[in-house]
Amino acid sequence: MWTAGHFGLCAFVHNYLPWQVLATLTPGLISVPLSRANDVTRRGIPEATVARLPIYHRVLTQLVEAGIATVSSEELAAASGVTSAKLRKDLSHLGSYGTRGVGYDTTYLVFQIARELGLTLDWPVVIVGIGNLGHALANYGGFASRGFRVVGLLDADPTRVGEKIAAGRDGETVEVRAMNDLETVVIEGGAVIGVIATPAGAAQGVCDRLVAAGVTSILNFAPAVLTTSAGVDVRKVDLATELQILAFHEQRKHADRQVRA
Amino acid sequence: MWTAGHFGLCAFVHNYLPWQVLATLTPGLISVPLSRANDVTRRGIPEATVARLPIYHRVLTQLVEAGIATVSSEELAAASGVTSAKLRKDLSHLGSYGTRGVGYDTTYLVFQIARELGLTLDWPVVIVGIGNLGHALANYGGFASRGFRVVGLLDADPTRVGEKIAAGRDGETVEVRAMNDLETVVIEGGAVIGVIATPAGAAQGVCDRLVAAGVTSILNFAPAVLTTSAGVDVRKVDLATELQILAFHEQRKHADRQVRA
DNA sequence: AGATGTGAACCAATTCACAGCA
DNA sequence: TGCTGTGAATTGGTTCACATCT
Repeated sequence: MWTAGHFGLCAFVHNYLPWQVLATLTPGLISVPLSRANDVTRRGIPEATVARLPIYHRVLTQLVEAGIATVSSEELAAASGVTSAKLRKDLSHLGSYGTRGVGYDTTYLVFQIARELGLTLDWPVVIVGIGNLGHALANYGGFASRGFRVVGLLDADPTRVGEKIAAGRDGETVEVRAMNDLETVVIEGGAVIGVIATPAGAAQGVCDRLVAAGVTSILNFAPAVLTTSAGVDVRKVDLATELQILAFHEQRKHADRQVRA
Repeated sequence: MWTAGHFGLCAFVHNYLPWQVLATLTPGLISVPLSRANDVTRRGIPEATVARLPIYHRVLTQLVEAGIATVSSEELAAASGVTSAKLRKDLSHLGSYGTRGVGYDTTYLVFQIARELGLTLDWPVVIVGIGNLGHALANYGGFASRGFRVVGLLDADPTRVGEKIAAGRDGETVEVRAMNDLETVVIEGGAVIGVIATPAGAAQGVCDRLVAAGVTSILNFAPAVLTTSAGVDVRKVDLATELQILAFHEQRKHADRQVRA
C-alpha cells in the first residue's frame, strides 16, 4: 500500500547546477567565497550563457563552412535568435575574442567556444532503451561531429538484442546489448554520460545502475523525476511537457481573442 | 555566394514569450501597463512556473491513481524535484487551492492544473518528418492522455507515404501523407500546433507553410533557428545542445579533480 | 567611424521567514 | 500544532548606454 509519506521519500532531485553542492562537499576549503568570486570572472560561466553557447557554435560552424571569415555581434545574434547585447555579454564571459570596429573571427571564435564546451574532447556515451527514440538518438548525425561517441546501446527486450544500429555519421554500427551487460558496457567503454530513453517505470533503476557503474551525467527522456546522489548531473527532456507549455500559451491566445470580441 | 550581410538577414527569432510582442501589437490600448499589472495578479503566470506545472500534473496524477487523497507541499515538492517554497509559490499563482495545516487535495489540484494548462481541451497536432524521431513522437503514449490528438503525419519521402502508424494509446492509426498535402491536413484537422522533426535544412520551409496554413505554435526538433512572424510561439528541443551542456559540466568536474590533485 | 566589452539599471525568479488560518 | 500563502530579501539574468579600442 502506498502512503503519501512513503511516496514523498522516493524523490529528492537536484535537477542541475551542482556548483553549490560541489562547493559544500569540498573539504575544509576556507577560501571558497574568494575562489568563487574568482571563478565568476575567470571560469564560472552563467548557466544561461552555457545553454546558448551550443547555438552560437552551430551557427558559427555554418558560417565557417560558408567561407565567411568575420561576423559582427549584430549579425551573429540575428542568426542565433538572440539580441546583440545578450550575445556580447555571453561572449565576454569567455574572454575578449573580438576586435573592436571589426567583429569576431569566425574560425577563432568557433574554436574557443568548442574548447569551452569541451567539444574538443572525446565523450563516450551509452544509450539505454532502444525504442524509436533511442534509435533516433543513436543515429543522430549531430553527435559524432561534436565529440560524442556512442559506445553502447542497451535494451531490455531480448528480441532487440544483437541488432546492429548505425551510430555516428560514418557508417559505423553498434550492437544492441542486453541489460545485464550495462555495467560491462559502461566500464569498458569508459562512458561518463548516459542517455535514458526507456519507459518511465524503468528509468530510476537504470539511472541507479548507470551511476553505480561510473556515469556522472545523465540525459533523461523518460517522463519521470530521477533521484541521484550529489555530484551527478541530470538533465531532463520531456516531450509531453514541451507540448503542454505550448498548449498553455495557445489557450491564452484564444482567451485573448474572446476578450477582444 | 554568401556574404555575412546576407546571412545576417536570414534570421530574427523571438524564441518564446510573446507577451510584450502581443502587447505591442494590440492597437491603441493605452492602459497596457495597467492591464499587464492586472494580468500578473489574475492571469499572468510566470513562465518558469508554467514550465513546472506539467511536472506537478504528472506527479499528482500518479498520486491520484495510487489512491492518495492529500499531499503536503513538502511531499509533492520532493516527488517533483523542487523545493517546497518554490512549489507553494508556483501554486499560489493559480489560486488558494490548499488547506492550511492539512495540504492539498490531489484530485482537486490535478484538475485545477489541467484546466490552467488547457489540458481539458482538445489540441489537434500535426507532425512533419516521420523518421525515427517523428515515429517516436507519433506513438508516444503521453500525448493522448493529455488532450493532444495527432491529426496528421507528413513526410517528404514518397516511399514512406501511405504507411500507417499507431498514434495515441488506443490503437488508432494515422496514415503518413505527402508533403503536398500539408495545407490540407492542417486545415481539415484544425491543427494549431505543429511539430517539426525534419532535417535542419527543411525546417524553415516547413515552418513557413505550417504558419501560412494556420498553425500558431511550433515545437521544433530540427537543429535550426526558425524565423516566424510575431504571434507564433516557437519552442526548440535540441538533442545535441542538451548533451553539450552536460559535457560542459562534465569537463568542469574533471578540471576540478585536477586542481585538487 | 564602427563595433566590442562592460558597469549600471532593470526585471524575473528563487529563497527566506513568518503571519494567518484550519 | 502544522502547513499554507505571501511579503521581503536575495540571487541570477537581461537590457541599456557608453567608454574604449582598432
